[in-house]
Amino acid sequence: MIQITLPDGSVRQYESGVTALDIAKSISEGLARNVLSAEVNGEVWDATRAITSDASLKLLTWNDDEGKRTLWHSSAHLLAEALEAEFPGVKFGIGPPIENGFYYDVDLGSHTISSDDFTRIENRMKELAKRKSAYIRKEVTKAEAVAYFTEKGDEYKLDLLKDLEDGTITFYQQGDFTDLCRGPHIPDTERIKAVKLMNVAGAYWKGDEKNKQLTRIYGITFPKQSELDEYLRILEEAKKRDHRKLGKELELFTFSDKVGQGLPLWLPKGTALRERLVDYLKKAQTASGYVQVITPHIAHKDLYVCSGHYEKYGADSFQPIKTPAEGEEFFLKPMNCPHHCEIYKAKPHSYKDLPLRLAEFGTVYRYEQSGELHGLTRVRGFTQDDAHIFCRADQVKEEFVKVIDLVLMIFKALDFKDYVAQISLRDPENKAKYIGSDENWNKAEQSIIEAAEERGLNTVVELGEAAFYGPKLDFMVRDAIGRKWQLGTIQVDYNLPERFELEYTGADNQKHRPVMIHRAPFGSLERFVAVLIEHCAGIFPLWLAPEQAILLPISDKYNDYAKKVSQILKNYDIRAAVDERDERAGKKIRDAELSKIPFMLVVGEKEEQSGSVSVRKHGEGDLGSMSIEDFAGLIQQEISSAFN
RNA sequence: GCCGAUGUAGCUCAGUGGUAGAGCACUUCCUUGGUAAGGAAGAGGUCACGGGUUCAAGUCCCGUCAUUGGCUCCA
Repeated sequence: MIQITLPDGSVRQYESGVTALDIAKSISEGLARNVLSAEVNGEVWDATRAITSDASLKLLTWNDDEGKRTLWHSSAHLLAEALEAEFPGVKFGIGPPIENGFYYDVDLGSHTISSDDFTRIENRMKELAKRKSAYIRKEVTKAEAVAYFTEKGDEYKLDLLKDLEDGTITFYQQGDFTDLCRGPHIPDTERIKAVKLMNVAGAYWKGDEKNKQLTRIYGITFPKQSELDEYLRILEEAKKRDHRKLGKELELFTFSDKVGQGLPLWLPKGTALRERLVDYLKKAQTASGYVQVITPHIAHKDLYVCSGHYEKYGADSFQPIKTPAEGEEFFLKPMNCPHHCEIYKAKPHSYKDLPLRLAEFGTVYRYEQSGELHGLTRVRGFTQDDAHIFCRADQVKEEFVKVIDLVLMIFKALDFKDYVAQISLRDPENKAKYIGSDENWNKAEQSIIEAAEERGLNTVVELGEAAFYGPKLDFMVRDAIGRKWQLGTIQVDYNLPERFELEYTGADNQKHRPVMIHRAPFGSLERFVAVLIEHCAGIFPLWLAPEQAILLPISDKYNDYAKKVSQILKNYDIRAAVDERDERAGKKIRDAELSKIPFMLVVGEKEEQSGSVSVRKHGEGDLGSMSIEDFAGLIQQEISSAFN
């Protein structure tokens, strides 16, 4: 008999050789039907694999991320089985689960596949799934594995086998399909109830562009049809929220071929929105002890040679600007940090001056690869809400706490409720690749962890994800429909202070090197606005909306009254436009609703006589009439509630 | 940068070798209106750009540029 410890701490006795599925059955049939895989002593196993010694066990279902991954990994095998049936001779690369579903890289030889073939393949997958074929794990020797794939003629699997050690190789078989695979897999194909192939794309074998390009087929599966329906609904919703579409519809920004790709043009309404974000953050930063600076858009090559960026990125950047002087070169500013270092150096510093917090809404230019450009989220010219904090090592923690507070305040004002702080630390196995002393790194890493803890952040720690110049903390935010975005970032830097030989005089009258902290709560205004648009589906918080209200006169007889009201509202700092078009009220309301203007104020004879407005709220409808003062109060109240 | 798809009016799109279209937006006129589209007329195009095939090209072919789905990248 062996002892199995369940997550609740209870211990049960089973015969050696029992499987997770057997154990699930012994608890309840319903649980057994939902089990996809199992965590055995912390390692994910097939639910059908025999357990032969005492173990801790967690049954994994669709509600566990690892359970989902198991289903999707098995679905990739099911896709492969279907492809083999539809396209005999197809060769297979790799087929892993991903964040949403799975893919399989395949070589279809002379065949081409397009989304038109998807229905046929999906149907085949569903038909194969219904057969309830078990996923059977088989340990094989390397020689057997090589023999199998040599006979099958699958050079990609043979390539994979080269890197595997004998004794660790397993095959998985379901139905007629056998694959080289570490596993684990679900018990049988019948657990896959809903299948959807999403798209097809090219992908290089092993991600190397020198290798052959394979066809990557993306799909997703679910244990219930209703889950697939919900997933597709969210995808539709995401399309409706696409910031590129809304940016055009709401007249926020545009692009022009003549101006150049990746160079956004901010339209008046988008600019109004952006300026408001800037003002908001500027005020908050001033209150937190930042000072604003301004630096030019170009800088001498020597600056970037000193910072090291010239060596690293010079060849892949916008190329130098030449001057009439022989050999003189300037570069477009790709980041603000070196400039701020020079500002730091403009005068000597005492330990008493620190921290020095230099902030700049600095526009930078980076020559991103053309294929990377995407709406406002990836552009070639953008403005960072940048600041560099120069401080003593013993101040790092306190500064982190303050920046975290700043970021959290922004998240609150913009209604981002679901976020995780990702702390990226050194790879402890490979400390040599990082610059800076061991002591400083330890201190900084500890400071970040403590700061996050102090503010009660939900954190994940990633070892080896730190930049070579310092550890960092990034905020990963989930938007209103569950998608993840990386927004605010805080990074420690030991590199630039070294390269620029930054110093301060300590209490000991000795020269010391300050620590530099880069931080950008928005990241960049472009990217942040994009995420904000998608988060709120273009319905901005009232304080940010480019137009907060629009006056809708019933006929042109009341245009003058409408203009008068809009003036009065301006005195209350309320942004109100007037729709003076010769259109009926119904039409004006419809257009205002479509432009997502928060408040519509219908005015006609009644309102003019009583000095009131008839208020309609976007998405909610008629609120009845009220005095102009009451309406102003309503707006001010709604705005202040966003900040408390 | 690489592979695939796409590019027609300001916007959304139809047009598959034979005279360039629709809806919305815009302009003018009629209408003077009450909570999601009043009516009529008008204007608007080098069919991304450049080459080619053809009696004839928005349509077929090649190249370039841009957009886009991926890959790779992101100081």
